[in-house]
Amino acid sequence: MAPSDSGNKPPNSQAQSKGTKPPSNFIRHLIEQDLASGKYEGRVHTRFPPEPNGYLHIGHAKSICLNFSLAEEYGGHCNLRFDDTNPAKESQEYVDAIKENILWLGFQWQGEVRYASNYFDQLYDFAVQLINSGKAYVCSLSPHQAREFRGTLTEPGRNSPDRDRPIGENLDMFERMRQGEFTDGEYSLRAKIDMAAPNINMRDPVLYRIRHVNHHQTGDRWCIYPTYDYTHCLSDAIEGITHSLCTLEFEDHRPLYNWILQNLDLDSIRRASDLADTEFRYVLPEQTEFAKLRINYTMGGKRNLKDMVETGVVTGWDDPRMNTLAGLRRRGVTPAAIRNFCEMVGVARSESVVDMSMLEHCIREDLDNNAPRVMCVLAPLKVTLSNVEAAQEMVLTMPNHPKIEAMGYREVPFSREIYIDRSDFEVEPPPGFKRLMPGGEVRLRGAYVIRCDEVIYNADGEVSELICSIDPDTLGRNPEGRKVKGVIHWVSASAGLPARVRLYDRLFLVENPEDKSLEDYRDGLNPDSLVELTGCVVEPSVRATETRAGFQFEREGYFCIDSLDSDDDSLVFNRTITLRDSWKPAGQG
RNA sequence: UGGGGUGUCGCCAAGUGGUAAGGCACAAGGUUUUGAUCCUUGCAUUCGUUGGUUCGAAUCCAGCCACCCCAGCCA
Repeated sequence: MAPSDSGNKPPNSQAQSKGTKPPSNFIRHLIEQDLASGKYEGRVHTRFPPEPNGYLHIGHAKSICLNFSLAEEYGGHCNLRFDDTNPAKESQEYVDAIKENILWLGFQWQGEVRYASNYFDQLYDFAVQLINSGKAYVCSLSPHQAREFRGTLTEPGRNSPDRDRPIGENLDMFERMRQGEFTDGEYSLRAKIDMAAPNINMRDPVLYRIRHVNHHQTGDRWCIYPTYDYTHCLSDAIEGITHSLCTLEFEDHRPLYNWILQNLDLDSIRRASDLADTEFRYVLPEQTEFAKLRINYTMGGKRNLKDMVETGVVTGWDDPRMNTLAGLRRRGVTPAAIRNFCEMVGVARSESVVDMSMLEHCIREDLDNNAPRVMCVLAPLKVTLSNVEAAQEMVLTMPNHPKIEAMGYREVPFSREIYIDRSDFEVEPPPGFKRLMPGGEVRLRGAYVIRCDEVIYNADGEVSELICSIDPDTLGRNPEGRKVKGVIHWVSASAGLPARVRLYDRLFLVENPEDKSLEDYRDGLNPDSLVELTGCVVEPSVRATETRAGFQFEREGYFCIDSLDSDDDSLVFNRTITLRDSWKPAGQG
């Protein structure tokens, strides 16, 4: 069976349609300023630079939406670049998953996928240039010694004994590093900046380290790998990026980002860049930081997610309870909902925690507009309609959406024996209960008003069946002389399809699972984050539905077919989210 | 105790010297064959705090307070 690509829309479809202009934020102001001043001669070129060491999560979605939307809005481009400088932690599996997630969200990157590893040769040449100008040296300090020499937050560091190694020797040593003459960690290439700098990133940061490991893109061609700080700014520069957006924790790295670019010959950068053969004046990229997306009741961070996967807290990166894009997708969350959410939360520099209800709102908003309605009984209670003939099989026609006629109609079988949900019947109903009760009436959605004439109990004293009668004059119209308030959903017992339904709820009960006051995030887990129901009954039209998109099970919530475990013989649905429910029984919160 | 940041409604967030947008949440009504959706209304005399400049300050200045990030050859 095809995976349930609920609501996947082609790129550039109206994720944030509404015709309203995008909300103002400081990055848009910046770009508009740059456009006005002609700084980049009208170019806007961003990039999304994931490290392929895990799956993308909703926090990445914010960055993806930001970078791609900005480029689109201002007529620019956005590259996809894998920041693959640490092969020990990365893999092709992650590369593939990340590409797929971005396309699913509805974005298309400019040209070919980039890899920082594409630039290893240029990066090496630039390093040689730094050595030649006396701005980098090969250091023999071990990682442990280097830490001691670095000083502390309040004390300056000390110079490496190799800091004044002659240029010729540095050149030779660096080449030998590349040739594989040394072991991991034996030497490193460092920038010669200032060991007394108050910003620790400027205390002669490492540019290259020795790692005898295979790289998922370059194989065994290299045994030295450039660090993030050295690679990122140069990759941006090579790709002609104008606005290099990243999160707040990189703020302290900005001086280094600029130092590296400014201490290299500008023309040599230009020649190595995508702008080499263009008419554009070459201008260095600039880094701008914004606050990460955090959502309460969730845990972010690839490290944490990876831990949940590896320790079996969830079933995998695509567990529907995970905040990964793969998980949200399998849960039935649509790309449009995520894109709207990312726009709704805004972009700023203050560290904030967005309320989960905002995401939920976006999910419901999109699904309400796009999900066809269907009826599914989660906890079946048999109802026999005494005045309907057993042979009298009927087919009712019901709209797929209560407001959007263009979504068409479906056929719903109706018969003498039907199922309703156990929660829609109460022998002793609480005040305000609008559903079925002994002797009471209720509307069967899209069908007749029924009256409960008799309640049948089993040996344990539980309600096992209801005998009801229909009011034959109430199909498509209200009864005369009385008002029936309640409407409940139902499924024909003979035509209904058996199904398993997974009710997902938030994974955490605590607002901030990462809080230090929690010894282990596992202590904050919701034990009921997944409840699987068997023996549910769903109307047969779910099978005919072409789209396989998300459904609304009327009065229950939004559901999608599970992409992995569902097939034509055994239907499995995942609850994406419940409907809002403002009903409170009297006396209860 | 070094450096870099941030503080506007319960939660996001606009605002860039002229008298506090918007969304979420919440509350109250209305419509409704989904207790959904939709609609209407309400929801910061006040912008971390204390002073100062000004006819006028969330916006400018000074001090203070709180919180976040940085001592990986991770990104």
